Amino acid sequence: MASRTWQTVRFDWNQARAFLVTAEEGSLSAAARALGLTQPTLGRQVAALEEALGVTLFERLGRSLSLTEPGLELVDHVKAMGEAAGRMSLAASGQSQAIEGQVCITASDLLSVYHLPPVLERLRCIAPEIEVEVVASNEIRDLKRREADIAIRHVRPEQPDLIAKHVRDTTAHLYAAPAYLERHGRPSTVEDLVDSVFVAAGQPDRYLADVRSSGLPLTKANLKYMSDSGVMAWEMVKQGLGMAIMFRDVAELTPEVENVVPDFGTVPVPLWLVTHRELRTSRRIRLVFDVLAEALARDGST
Amino acid sequence: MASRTWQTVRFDWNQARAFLVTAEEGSLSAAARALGLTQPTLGRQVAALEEALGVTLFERLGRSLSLTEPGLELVDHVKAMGEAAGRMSLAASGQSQAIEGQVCITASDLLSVYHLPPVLERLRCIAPEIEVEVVASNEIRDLKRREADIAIRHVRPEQPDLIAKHVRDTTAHLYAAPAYLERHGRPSTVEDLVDSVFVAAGQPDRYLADVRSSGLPLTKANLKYMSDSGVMAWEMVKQGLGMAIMFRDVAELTPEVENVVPDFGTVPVPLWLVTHRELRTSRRIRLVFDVLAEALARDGST
DNA sequence: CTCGTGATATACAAGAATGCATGGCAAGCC
DNA sequence: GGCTTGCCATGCATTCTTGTATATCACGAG
Repeated sequence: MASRTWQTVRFDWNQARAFLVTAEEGSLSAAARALGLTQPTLGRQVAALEEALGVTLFERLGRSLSLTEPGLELVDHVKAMGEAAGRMSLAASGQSQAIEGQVCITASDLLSVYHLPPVLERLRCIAPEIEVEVVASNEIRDLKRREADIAIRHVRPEQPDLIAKHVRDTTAHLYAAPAYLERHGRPSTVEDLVDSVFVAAGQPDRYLADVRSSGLPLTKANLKYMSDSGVMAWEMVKQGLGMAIMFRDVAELTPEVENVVPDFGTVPVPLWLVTHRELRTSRRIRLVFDVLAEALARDGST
Repeated sequence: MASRTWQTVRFDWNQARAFLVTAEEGSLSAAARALGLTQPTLGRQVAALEEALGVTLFERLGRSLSLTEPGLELVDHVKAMGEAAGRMSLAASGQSQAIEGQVCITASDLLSVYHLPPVLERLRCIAPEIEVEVVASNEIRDLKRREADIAIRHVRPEQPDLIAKHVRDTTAHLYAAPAYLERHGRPSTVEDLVDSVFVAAGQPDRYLADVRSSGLPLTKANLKYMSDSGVMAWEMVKQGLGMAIMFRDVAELTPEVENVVPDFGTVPVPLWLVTHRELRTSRRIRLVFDVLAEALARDGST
């Protein structure tokens, strides 16, 4: 094949990568952090690309850089490169038949803290070469962008690229610590809750909407404590600051709390295990997925 | 932005490039030649990519490598990367406002040899910083793959991505050297040509088809000499080996030949200047394009 | 069968890219 | 205004990559 054929791809692709991440992140320093490199390196790579292409990509105005007009023309193409690179990386992980290597699991912090440790130990017995990274976060990670390999969710994902397994269902009930109940009284019906103190996890407004759809007559006035961390919120409940709705299996692992208004039954909460379609073919991720599925399902039957 | 967002593009993109070119070229050595690198370098880059992805891309069986099944799955994605890279490179050349740098022109060898030298000298006077590379080849180069920046053609290109300027028309006539005419007689009508000796350029079959569509009653028996090089073919005519159809302006620069059967007029032959749409915005290429257009048009009027 | 060609793998030296440290600068905040 | 913070640019030591030369191997021709 004629060597001129490859004239167009002869430029340094890592410099293109530097350009892409810098443009998306908005600064060389941020791009360096994102790529695990240093700011001088990124600066030099971008400068070298500008030199090679004969195009000024960024306007240096003191603190921050902004794309020039020619840079704007090019950034779409390099984005396309990046998307192809992402698909390639994803497919590669799927093709990897190695049993050792990293697997990244994401779950809410509560799920992580209360359910994952025993599962991970079990996984370690089965496949000690697998390194597990747990992203315990309540923000939903994008599996398509490979922000995690496996996600544990309470909702069924809609995207067709994702495959999901319905592991089991749990239920949510009302719980409080004895210290709280002695101070505020022991409610026996839902109507008794109008003056109660609740601990909310996540966004207050969203929490309120969820709670009311399950039949509790709460208002913003009831939410005295809140945290984006579910573990933190639950800790506040344990220490008697307020009541909360909690999954039954988590509450049963928490001797400090007791069930309140036992005849209040909320909607069942499903547990979904989600991964990307491409990753099904990976032995490593498939193994973790199956172990998680089996362990979490059994966990709920206890 | 979360750093995990870029997890998928953290791998070495130059290694992806090595993978792409190796897969397309079929060997590390060929890929090294294509990229202007060396075979050990390509070998190490591919090996490092296999290591990083945890996937064996090529099967080493002695002399040549072949893609493994996982490699086949990945090669499409890296091809997409390469195509995006090509588009980026093309767009970058278009955005480049630098007047210095390379411009690659392709034309048939005859056109190159007979018309280009004075034009290039004129170009050098106007813009001495431009480096011109002439690909004198009768194979049609793919402008979309950037195998050249500007092409001089005798046919109007069809692709919408290309822009073409009709520079001028010339005509083709019959020519031979006196030595030939003295040996074979001086034909006065088209019918006298049935036993004549012709020199063909390019593919014999295609040449014959073109020639017969212009009204000459030739058969394969008339084509005694042929060459893929138009210059070589014309040289044979000059030395009296046979007759040929030739563009008028080329023949007029060749005192060794004379016009035969002057009342035989073939169809006019157009001259098109072609470039890629993306390259219109490049000052450098635009300049070369305009100088070529002006010089070639004037050339024909003499 | 031997040899030639063209391929991949390896050893070592030269070169280039990287990281660290620093300096300078602009913007936001007491 | 002075201070802090976060950014980009540059000098220097180090690491890593690349290229050269060479060994080895497979296939095909004579």
